Amino acid sequence: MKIAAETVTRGRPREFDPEEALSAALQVFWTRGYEGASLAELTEAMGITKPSLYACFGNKEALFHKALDLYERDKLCYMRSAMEEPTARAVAERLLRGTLNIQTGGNDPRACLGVISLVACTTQADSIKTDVLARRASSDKALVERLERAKAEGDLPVGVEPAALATYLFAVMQGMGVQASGGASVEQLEQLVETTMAMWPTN
Amino acid sequence: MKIAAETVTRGRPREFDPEEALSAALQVFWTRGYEGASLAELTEAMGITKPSLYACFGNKEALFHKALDLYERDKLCYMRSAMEEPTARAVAERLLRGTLNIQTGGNDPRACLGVISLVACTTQADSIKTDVLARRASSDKALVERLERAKAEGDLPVGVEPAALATYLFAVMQGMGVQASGGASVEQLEQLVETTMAMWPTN
DNA sequence: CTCACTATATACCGCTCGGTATGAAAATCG
DNA sequence: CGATTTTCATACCGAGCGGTATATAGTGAG
Repeated sequence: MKIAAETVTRGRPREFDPEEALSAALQVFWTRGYEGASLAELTEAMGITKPSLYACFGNKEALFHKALDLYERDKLCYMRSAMEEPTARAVAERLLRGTLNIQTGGNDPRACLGVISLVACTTQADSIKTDVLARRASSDKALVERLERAKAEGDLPVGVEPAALATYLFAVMQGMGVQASGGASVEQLEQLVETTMAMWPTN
Repeated sequence: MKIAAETVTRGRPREFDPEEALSAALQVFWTRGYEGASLAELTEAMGITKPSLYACFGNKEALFHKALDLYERDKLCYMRSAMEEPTARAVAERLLRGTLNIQTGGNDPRACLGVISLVACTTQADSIKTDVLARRASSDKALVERLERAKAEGDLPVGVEPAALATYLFAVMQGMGVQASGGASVEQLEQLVETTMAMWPTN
């Protein structure tokens, strides 16, 4: 029950901000993928040495999970807020535009970190793949539930299955990430959003 | 001008079939990606030793390009034949079903080799990424031209841009690959094809 | 058979990887 | 002031990477 004891500083204080360092690590993982990001590149971007990294974050794998937390918290918050849109069509558009925003926010377009991790990690993908899949299953569940509500409200055509529509929407978002990784321009990605919305069923 | 001289066998003959070995290498690259496939795993799957690999195929990078050739020749032939369908809608459906077939053909669903290579290769992606992008640009060009013909024939609604529609279709196919990599079932992928076709504009 | 030539098998190379042992530096507590 | 505790900097570790040198084995030509 000694919670306040953690605030007492004893010994030499660390010279870096863990949140800033984690944010820098996230950028490296996002551009290189989990296996493609080397400890040398990570520590250089974070501005710390390897022992500091291991003392503060555990190891490379634990660092990645924490970076994934940060990514979900900072970059994927639009997913939750999109569910609050009044119509299914508005939900879809917010999802697509949110995806577009995070993919074109940096210097050059890149896919979602989850997509990169999922497709790229092959050798020791065990823990990473499981983590990413669990997070995505959670997002998928939320979208399906939102679309089921939409269907109950008569917001979707009768023939459309909410689960199938959710899978379709995620596929488009992930495909947009692949296009972004392949060097597609911002204009092309915006056009992709508009084309998808033009395809959306009108009830 | 001594072409026939190549048929003369001199020295010890090789004990393996290069095409079979290349096919085995393709499987490894397809599951592991370019950087994730190690020489040890490649040589074991190919049933040859490293010096034989280097003598026959050059190096790992050259082997990958040859494997990509084989992949395009064997697995992506449906792309060319899909263009011969009479209507744009039929072209799209053939493309989607062809993608579904190659992704669910093996033991477990996996994304297109091009997608894997594009998203995964980050460190020395130079030659590999360029190669994959060039091949994809060629496919994209063919599809755009086919859809332009469809538009000229009145086979598409007036508001639909062929280039945008092609980008959209590729995005869905690539998204399907990501879903496959993420452990989606064959039924889910089939449902994705049907949902996409249900979205297709009716003229 | 000998020679020229090519493929095989083994051992090895330099390098980078993720991770760590060690010792010095910097802070608080008594 | 020591004593203690924690962080930082450097050098290092074993393992695996892509790639190769070397020597041996198997073939056709003369």
